[in-house]
Amino acid sequence: MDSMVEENGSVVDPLAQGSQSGETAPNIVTSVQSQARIHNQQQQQQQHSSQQYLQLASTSIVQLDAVQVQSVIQPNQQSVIQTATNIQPLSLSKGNVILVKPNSVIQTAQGGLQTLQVVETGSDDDGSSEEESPKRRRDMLSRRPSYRKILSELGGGEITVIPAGSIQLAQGEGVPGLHTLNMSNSTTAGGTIVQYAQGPDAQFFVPASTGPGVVVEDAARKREQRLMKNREAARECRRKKKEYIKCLENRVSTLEMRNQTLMDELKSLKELYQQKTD
DNA sequence: ACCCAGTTTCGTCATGGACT
DNA sequence: AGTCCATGACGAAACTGGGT
Repeated sequence: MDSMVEENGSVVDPLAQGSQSGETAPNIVTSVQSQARIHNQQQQQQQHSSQQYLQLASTSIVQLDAVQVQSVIQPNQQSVIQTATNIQPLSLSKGNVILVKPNSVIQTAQGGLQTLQVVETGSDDDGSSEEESPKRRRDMLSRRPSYRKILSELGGGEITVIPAGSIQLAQGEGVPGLHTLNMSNSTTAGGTIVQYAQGPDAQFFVPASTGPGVVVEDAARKREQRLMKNREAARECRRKKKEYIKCLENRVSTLEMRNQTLMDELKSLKELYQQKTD
């Protein structure tokens, strides 16, 4: 149906030596054209040694260089592929192609998982279509406000421009981490007090009475970018984690079925043996 | 309908490893 | 040493299901 992979023209049923998965119907990948550029992205150095993620359009059975891969097709088109042996590096013959979609995983059974990066050639899945369920959209709208919004509500969402004037910096009192600026030319009776957080990057725009308005706009922008990147990274990390867990769960169910099959086989063989000895 | 405890999701921070 | 990235940890907000 969806993706099929064939290496060197040979089509192998990966489940031939394993148990047939009952809940999911693996596909035999029959043709690989290589548009996907796959390369080793990184070695995870945690308990699972390294990890490889290959994103496929759907899942199937894949054989690469005599390595049999078991895969499970997920209803949501996210795929999980597990190899029976550890392959490093994973490579495709020239001219082969794996059609890919995001959110799939290839995992080797030996714990040698590696991340594969795929260059998308298709038109779909530009990310905007990713899980655009009503729930998802609602979540995005109703979730805890971002730091930007919080900042905005605190009155600091926009660049704070302080009229030129004398500014007094009182440090070490009041809320830890905050500085108090007392402005002598304030129009209010008690004088204006501005506080800003003293973070590594957190600063705001304070036009100097002399010279250009220095500030940290740059640092703030960098911080914005850093947070944005980290936000994206966290999302991706969680997605991978979910995928990995799903992969493990699939593996568990596969092994359970395999175990059951072997138990049944053993039982029937025992019975056969018993009949012959009687 | 309301409350509440447990769960899920998300953004941010801290940190370690890889890379330059 | 500095930068970047991935990820665990944490807290906050939203969601969920059960009890009243």
